Amino acid sequence: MTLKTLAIMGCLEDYHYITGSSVGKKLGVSQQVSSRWLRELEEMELITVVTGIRKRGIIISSKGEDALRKEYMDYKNIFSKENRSIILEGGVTSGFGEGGYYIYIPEYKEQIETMLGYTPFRGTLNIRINNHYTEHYHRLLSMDGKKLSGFHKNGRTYGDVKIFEATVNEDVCAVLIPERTHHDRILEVIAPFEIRKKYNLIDGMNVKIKVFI
Amino acid sequence: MTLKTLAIMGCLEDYHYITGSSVGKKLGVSQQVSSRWLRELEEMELITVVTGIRKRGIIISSKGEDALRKEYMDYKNIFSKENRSIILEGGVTSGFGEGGYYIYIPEYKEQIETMLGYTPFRGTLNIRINNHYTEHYHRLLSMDGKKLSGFHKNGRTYGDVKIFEATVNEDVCAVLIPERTHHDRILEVIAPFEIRKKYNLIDGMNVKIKVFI
DNA sequence: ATTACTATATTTCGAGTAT
DNA sequence: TATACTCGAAATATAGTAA
Repeated sequence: MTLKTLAIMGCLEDYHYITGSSVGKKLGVSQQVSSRWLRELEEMELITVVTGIRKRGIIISSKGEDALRKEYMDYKNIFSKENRSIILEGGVTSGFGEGGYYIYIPEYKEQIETMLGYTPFRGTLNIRINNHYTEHYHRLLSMDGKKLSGFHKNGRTYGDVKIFEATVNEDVCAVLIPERTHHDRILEVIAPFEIRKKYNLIDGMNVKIKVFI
Repeated sequence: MTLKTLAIMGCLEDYHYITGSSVGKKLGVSQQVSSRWLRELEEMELITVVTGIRKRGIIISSKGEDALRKEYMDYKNIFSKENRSIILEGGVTSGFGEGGYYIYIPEYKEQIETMLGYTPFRGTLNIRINNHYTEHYHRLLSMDGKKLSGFHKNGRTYGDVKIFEATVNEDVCAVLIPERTHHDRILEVIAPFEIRKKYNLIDGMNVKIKVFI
């Protein structure tokens, strides 16, 4: 609520000099409370504060913008239910994304096989989402999908992972999204075949994925 | 928050039979609390509840839908206002940045004139982006803009250059960003007039640029 | 199985006030 | 003038449990 108010006041675009009591007035709380809320937003790294002599310059960080955008996407999804799929486009990229190892871990792999009804090829295709599809990507992040349940093993925690059925060039595949992703705009795609080989993909080539939601 | 969750669960379209604990689980609170919240929503006439034997059928009222839509519009305004420009601030600096020579090269100059509709002053203003605006700078780097096409000449390769329309103190100008920049945080600004002279700028003085994306 | 009351625990608020 | 601390008051959450 506070963050949204700051955004409406223009803190997404640029630094704004804002006092605790002015935000408090807008939010209907006291100066003490709104000052504390601002401090908490700063501790959560949702805003960046530049301390001046008498005023504080406040700007919403990219993490804060993500949080707002997530909220925005929730509402957008609510009011546009008709779209059953989200299309994403991006360039093939090498190396593991944050979660490229899922299909190597038996506990995940079994769940994947049960959900999708096939054994995925042992390797994921990583796609760096194009700028034009950023909004689609964020919309996808905000969707509820089927979920691979997390677990503990060898003292490590493996979190929940969302899984969406999808297609590449009409071929069935699936997209994996860790619940607590860093939003690094890398999409992990798995399929019952080796996508890279079937379409002779090399790094940088563009691929379109249609994700069913 | 509760109302939004109900909407996501589908209560906008039709009655859904929902228990306090299922909503509580989604919201991360106890059954007692979410049951109370549902009651409060009903008292506020934001939802309509049909009491059954074991479950309650819940649908969001038109008053509730209005409330959600108002929230949606807040976010929509935030992002449709914000997404059109990026503000950058930095100190005027002398010497050529990596690409300060563009407007001296006829092949680029012609394209610039066609795209902007004016003849730029023969000289660029270089701005060293302040630390506080690093994030904005990187955001700009990642944007797709209009593009000056690269070419070959005298055995040399001249790369693509992105160009963005912008303003300095409400005066029209433009920002040039080579596709393969070293990201040295120097912004190259051109305008139909001599910016330095018009604003009596000397090295180190701060300038704010509003870039349209 | 679900709702909701009661008692208790926890969190949050804001006036007063120092910095 | 603005921020932020202290502390009693008020609001809110949860466990246990009755309906």
